[in-house]
Amino acid sequence: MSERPYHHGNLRTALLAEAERTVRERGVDELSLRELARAVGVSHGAPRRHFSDRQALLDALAEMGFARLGAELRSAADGAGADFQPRLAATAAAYVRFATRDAALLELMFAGKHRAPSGALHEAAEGAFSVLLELIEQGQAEGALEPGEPERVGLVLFATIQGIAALVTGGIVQAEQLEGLVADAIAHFLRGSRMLA
Amino acid sequence: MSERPYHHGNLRTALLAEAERTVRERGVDELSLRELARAVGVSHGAPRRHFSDRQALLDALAEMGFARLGAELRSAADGAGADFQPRLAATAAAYVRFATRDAALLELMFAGKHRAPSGALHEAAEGAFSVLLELIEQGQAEGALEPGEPERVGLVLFATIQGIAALVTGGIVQAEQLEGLVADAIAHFLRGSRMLA
DNA sequence: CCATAATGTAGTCGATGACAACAATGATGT
DNA sequence: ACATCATTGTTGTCATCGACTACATTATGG
Repeated sequence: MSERPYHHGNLRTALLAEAERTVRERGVDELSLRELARAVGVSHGAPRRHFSDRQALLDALAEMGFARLGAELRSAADGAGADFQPRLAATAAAYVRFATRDAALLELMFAGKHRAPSGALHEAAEGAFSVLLELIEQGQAEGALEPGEPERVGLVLFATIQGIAALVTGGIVQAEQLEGLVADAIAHFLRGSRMLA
Repeated sequence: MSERPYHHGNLRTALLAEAERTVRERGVDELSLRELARAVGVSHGAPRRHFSDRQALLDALAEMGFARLGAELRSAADGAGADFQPRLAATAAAYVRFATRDAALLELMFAGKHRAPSGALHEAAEGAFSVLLELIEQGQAEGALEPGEPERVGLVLFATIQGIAALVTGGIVQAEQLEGLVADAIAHFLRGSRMLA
């Protein structure tokens, strides 16, 4: 039979994978270290060797989340050709897709109440945002967006997309309206961004 | 001495008040029914007479939150004169103020995972949003906003404000940038909203 | 003024996160 | 090879929590 060796081999990874699943399906609140340990077939004290804390596990999840988000955004942007507007649309769509599919995880990433300043987490977040910044820079280069610090220009757009996602996951608007709403927001944003001169 | 009568008199109210305080200062996760009971000077089983569930307490908190948010929004709007733009600015500022000051409470209100469809909660939410809808309608009447269903027109704006608040409470942007960011967003929104014809 | 509902209390149960003491395994240096 | 030591898991314990029950006290109104 499947003789489980005393050492699991990659408990940390297994725990994170199972945790991500649970968070997606049942939310962060339902995530229990002991249940996690059971699911992976290990004793209730084992996870402690890899995560000193429940919060540490959550932080690691958030970090993974940023990495995945960054990858998905970049993949969406790169798959949408070279022109600014389609790239923007595709990236926004990818963000919203992530935000609705992994709502609880996203909440975790933005939770702000992370343990230490945790350089790793911060770096992962930077990596994800860099995709957006590059996009903004392209828009500015093409004259579709007003000039200025990309961060400042992009923040409003990012906030809008994030807000729309929040409205959907909060049940304020139906999921069916999502696409249209995002399209509206982007169009709106571009109309308001065209340099006036 | 302060002879506590067997009956507290208004336990429900006291619990809610103390709970709101705790949520604001330490977050929803830290809210414990038992600790709440201790803080109010009552046995650990007492809260159950007023809230069948921890979630029921949270739902009640959310309902209170919507009521207060609605009141603050209306007060801000009414205090800003009759013209659309100042009213919009004041209302947005009030929203962001609430969202940053009571971030955990707002999260609770939007949590979506509320017990029953809970008519009371829904009504409270409607009441808060009605302030925003009226504002949009005024903007449309004055020609500052494109015509159409107020809900649809206002959703993007609301999402943006909500998103900005989320960025601040998530620590993505500093609190000092808040005001400027909101002003930017509103200006941006108005520029993009002017009827094209 | 009494019956009954409303409100609080006390005790218990199962689950959880954190912790400590101990056991098995893997790595390293000689 | 092999002894030593760091990793990684296990088992047991503790305080706390939410939910539930049986019981006590107070309020109400017929």
